[in-house]
Amino acid sequence: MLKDLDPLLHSQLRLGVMSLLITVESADFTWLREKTNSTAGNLSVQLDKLSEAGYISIEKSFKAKKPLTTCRITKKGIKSFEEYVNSLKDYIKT
Amino acid sequence: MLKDLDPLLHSQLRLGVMSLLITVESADFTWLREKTNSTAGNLSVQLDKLSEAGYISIEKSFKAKKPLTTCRITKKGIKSFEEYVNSLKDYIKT
DNA sequence: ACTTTTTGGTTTACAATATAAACTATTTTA
DNA sequence: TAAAATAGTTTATATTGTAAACCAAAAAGT
Repeated sequence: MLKDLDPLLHSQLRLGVMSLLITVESADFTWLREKTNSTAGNLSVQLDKLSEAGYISIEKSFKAKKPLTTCRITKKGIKSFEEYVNSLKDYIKT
Repeated sequence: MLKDLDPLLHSQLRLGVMSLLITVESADFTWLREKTNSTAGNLSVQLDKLSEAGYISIEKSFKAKKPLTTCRITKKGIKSFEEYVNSLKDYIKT
């Protein structure tokens, strides 16, 4: 029987964000927006969801007098991502 | 840049159906329902969507006087599934 | 100096999607 | 022959995703 897929990760944009964050120490909002090719509004909402689930941490500061939103994947996020990938493998092994 | 994921396939139930259909010559409604652990209503709707997209073919007949819905993946379905899996790999390679 | 544009976002409203509940028709069983 | 099981479909609702509208500050143009 196929395992359920974590609905929080089974979303193109949130998965993309997690996929990017797992490869870097941290990433700011603008970089994530460019890499995922998403709109700011959508990214903002999805980052909040990941943050509320404890999958990422978000730190807001200012750099050169402009707001700077920095994101990091958490341990919980890494674990959930790995579990998701494992479950997904059953779906895509051809 | 991450590629877009075919929204028709990026759904747990539809992906599960396609994943199952790619391994067999054909499958009936009840078998798909059991394997995907889905409700009949949901499965019915999602099969229709896959069928309308031309990813599967649906044949309705009767066996032992009971309705029998038989599904098969199409060439287009196989191609789309493979493209989806390829795009997805960029998201999950850790 | 002040108006326009750009940057870096958030909030909100709407559209799309997934899902379950309700329903239909036939068949089997008690 | 009434009840329950089989094999689904249709419809209504809840959830989700997404974009449009908005906000504040800074930079750039005139």
